[in-house]
Amino acid sequence: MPTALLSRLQRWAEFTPAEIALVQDLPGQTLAAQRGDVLPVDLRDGGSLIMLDCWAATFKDAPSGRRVITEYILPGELYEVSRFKDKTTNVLILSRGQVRLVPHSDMRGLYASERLGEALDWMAAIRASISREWLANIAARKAHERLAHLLSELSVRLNAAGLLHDAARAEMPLTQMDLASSLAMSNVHLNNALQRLRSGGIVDIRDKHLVILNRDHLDAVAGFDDTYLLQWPTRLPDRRSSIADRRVQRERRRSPHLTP
Amino acid sequence: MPTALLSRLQRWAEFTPAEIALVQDLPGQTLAAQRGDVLPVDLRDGGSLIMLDCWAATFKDAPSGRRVITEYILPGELYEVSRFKDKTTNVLILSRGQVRLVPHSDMRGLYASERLGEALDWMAAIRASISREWLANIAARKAHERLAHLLSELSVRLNAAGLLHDAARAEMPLTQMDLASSLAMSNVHLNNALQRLRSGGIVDIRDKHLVILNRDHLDAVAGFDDTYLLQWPTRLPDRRSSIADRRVQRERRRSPHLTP
DNA sequence: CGTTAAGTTGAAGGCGCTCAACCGACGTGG
DNA sequence: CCACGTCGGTTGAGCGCCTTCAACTTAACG
Repeated sequence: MPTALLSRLQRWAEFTPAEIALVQDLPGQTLAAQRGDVLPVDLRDGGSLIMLDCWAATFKDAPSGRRVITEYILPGELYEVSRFKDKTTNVLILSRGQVRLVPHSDMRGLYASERLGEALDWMAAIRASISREWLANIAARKAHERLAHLLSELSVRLNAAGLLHDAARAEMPLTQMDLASSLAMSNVHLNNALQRLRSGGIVDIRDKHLVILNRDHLDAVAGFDDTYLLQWPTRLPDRRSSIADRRVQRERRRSPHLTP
Repeated sequence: MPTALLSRLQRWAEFTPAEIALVQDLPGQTLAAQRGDVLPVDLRDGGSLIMLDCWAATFKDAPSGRRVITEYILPGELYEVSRFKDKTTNVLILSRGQVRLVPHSDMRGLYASERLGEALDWMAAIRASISREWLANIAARKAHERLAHLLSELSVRLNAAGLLHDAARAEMPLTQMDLASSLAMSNVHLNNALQRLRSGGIVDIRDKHLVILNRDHLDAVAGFDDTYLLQWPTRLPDRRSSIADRRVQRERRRSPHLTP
């Protein structure tokens, strides 16, 4: 069932049927969720959320009352809840769908396969890296550039989950307020920034869909360099070029960016 | 030698002499570093940096040319380098001192002790939580509030390392430009924000020292709630109140904060 | 069909940025 | 010893990005 997760993992390596079965038969409970739900993640000793087919976000409520989104969790992605859970951060469901809760003890089973373990560690490293990039994004870019950068990132992540069609469009349930909350700006100004990208023929968001009209231009405005997404993980050199379709992504890597 | 690290770990639990020896006899090489050094962290399979007595920061250089500090690493703290290192983030040394490099394989030795392993996982969870809080800090607060929040945080972390004297002063080698780079504002405006806190009799920074003049007021301005620092980790209840001096910190926990 | 959520647009005002000049401390080399 | 350069800090002025407030439209939904 978790085809999106498999799609992501298989960017790391080809897996044997046994390994694939390990992932698909993962114990745990499946939760039917809908937009607005706040997960009372009750995995006492920690565990993982696997987004089967819906979007979520982690958020914090600042004392000012402003809600800040610190992370998006996309279909096919995995969110690890530490056993030392930070009570000031919670998970908000952003679209109708299913989430799987897997206790930490059960996740260990996957590490029986070294390659699966690597793939999971790799995905965790990506999450941490994205978090740092968001900080830099907010700190260093102007509003419309921030938006462009986020959309570039999302398109890469969606593509990795097999959810980007024609390299240009994907379902995206985020509202403008969601986007504003994750980009440290007001919803009004986010709208301005979006208008700017729209009128430049760069992207559009309508009907709960993201449409990329001109990727080169988008990456240029964003100053986007996907290195931080670790799409080319540092692996043992001998395995590096073993899978053909990675080369395609390699080309897209060298994106132009704004000059200092 | 790593007394600051021990000081931090012992906030988690009392350790046996054998466990303490494990930490002190950790293999690895010690590096003499000075301000401005950029660590070519060459731990191929990942590993940890232990800041023995100096400060460091992780940073990213944005395409705009602006340098963004994404994290501070204080004396006694531990920075884990994933084997999937994000090449866009580097470590900058901020003061003269010593850093210890411990390969990942050697760190595993510490996990032989369950309690030590817990303490290390706990410190890693704190790091991740701080990273989220920084995002919220930048996104939701005004300049002088951001600064106040950062200084509150640093004082708690310094205290945990045994480096805060009289609950009010500590050595702090950060320049105003460092602070500005970590708070997403210009150095000019950071100076304004600092003046404001100074003239309010709240904090002062001079002579490479942080001086907290009025902690209650500082926390109030910052809207600071140290929950995210996990100073009271969710542990098995039976161990919770086993160590007396934790109670002291318990009191400081309930800090006032700005009303919405 | 009424109500709520999301999106859009306009206007006013302020927070924070850039540019620029100046000062003081410090270290180096003549 | 002094001259000089550099770095960090401080202050002022002007401008512009972004925020808040507000009104209105459109879509979604019971």
